[in-house]
Amino acid sequence: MGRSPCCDENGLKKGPWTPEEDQKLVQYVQKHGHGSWRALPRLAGLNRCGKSCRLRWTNYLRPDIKRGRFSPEEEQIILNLHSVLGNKWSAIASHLPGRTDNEIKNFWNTHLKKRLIQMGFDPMTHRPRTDFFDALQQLIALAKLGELIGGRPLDDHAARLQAEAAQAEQLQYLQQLAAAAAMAGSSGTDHLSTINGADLETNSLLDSQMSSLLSFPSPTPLQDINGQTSDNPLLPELEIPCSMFDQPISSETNQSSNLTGFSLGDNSPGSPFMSPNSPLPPLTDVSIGSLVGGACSPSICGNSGINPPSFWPDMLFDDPFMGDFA
DNA sequence: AACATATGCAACCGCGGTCCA
DNA sequence: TTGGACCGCGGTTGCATATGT
Repeated sequence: MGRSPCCDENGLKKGPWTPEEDQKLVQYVQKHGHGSWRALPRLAGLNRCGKSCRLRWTNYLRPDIKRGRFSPEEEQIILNLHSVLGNKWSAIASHLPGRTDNEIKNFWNTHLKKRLIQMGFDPMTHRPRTDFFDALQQLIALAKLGELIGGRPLDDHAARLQAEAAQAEQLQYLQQLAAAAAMAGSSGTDHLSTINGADLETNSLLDSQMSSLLSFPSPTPLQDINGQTSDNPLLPELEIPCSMFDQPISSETNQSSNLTGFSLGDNSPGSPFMSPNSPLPPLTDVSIGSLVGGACSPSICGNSGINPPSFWPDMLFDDPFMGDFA
């Protein structure tokens, strides 16, 4: 069906509103209500289209509009609602009195979306991004394909790739925990530097992991955590910087944890930082909260969509090089 | 100090839904 | 039932300001 263009007719004014135009619009709406937006500009003596007037009123001039920075509580509400509703800005705005859909949309696009991406989350699904690991799985498949084509025995290397993919996913998981801790423990832009710092260090580790994966076939003997070579190799010990977190994680700072005491680099069973040849405990909200020094509340961690890497248990228990812990 | 680049946000655009003659 | 008029929504743009070099 036909629709007449709204604003490109009759040389109607576009662009920023002047204080005089604002005053005319406010005075008219306060006196008569807006009624028909189509007719309003003419009645109010404005050389604007009705759509522009409606937008100006609803997004800027309405008396009940709340301006200024979003509070941490409002941020959390937006994150939670967006994870359920998606880009339904008007629906989200209905839960935030005084905030407009346009304002929330802008805040999302300029702040929250970027922050989720930095934290390694998909901003649409609120789930950890999997593209990196998809690439690794493809690499593993290619390695196995290469073996088929070239008749070259690559089982060891393919297994190592798979193990290192798991280790890389552990890193991403830690990055998300660190970011969640920073987000829960501070507000505004303060935590961004913390997250960015974690990103830099973790991404460089991920990069080095990827470089190692790409340098196949491996010319060096595989070593276990004690530096010993083995036909049934364990992964080399991986140093995880404590500076990823607001405070160092150790058994001392984790006294309230329902896990056994652990520290970064701890390879004992029960430690979330152990090498992938050890079984993993299920991480609960409480343990995640403890993991990050108590800064991450169970509700926030739960709402942030943080989950332990999806393929940890299967991969760790099924892989022939990981031993049989079942 | 000057320029380049990044960021934030108000405003615009176009589409889909609803109302009503 | 049809189609024009209007409203509301989500995506995008463009400009002003902030920040970096």
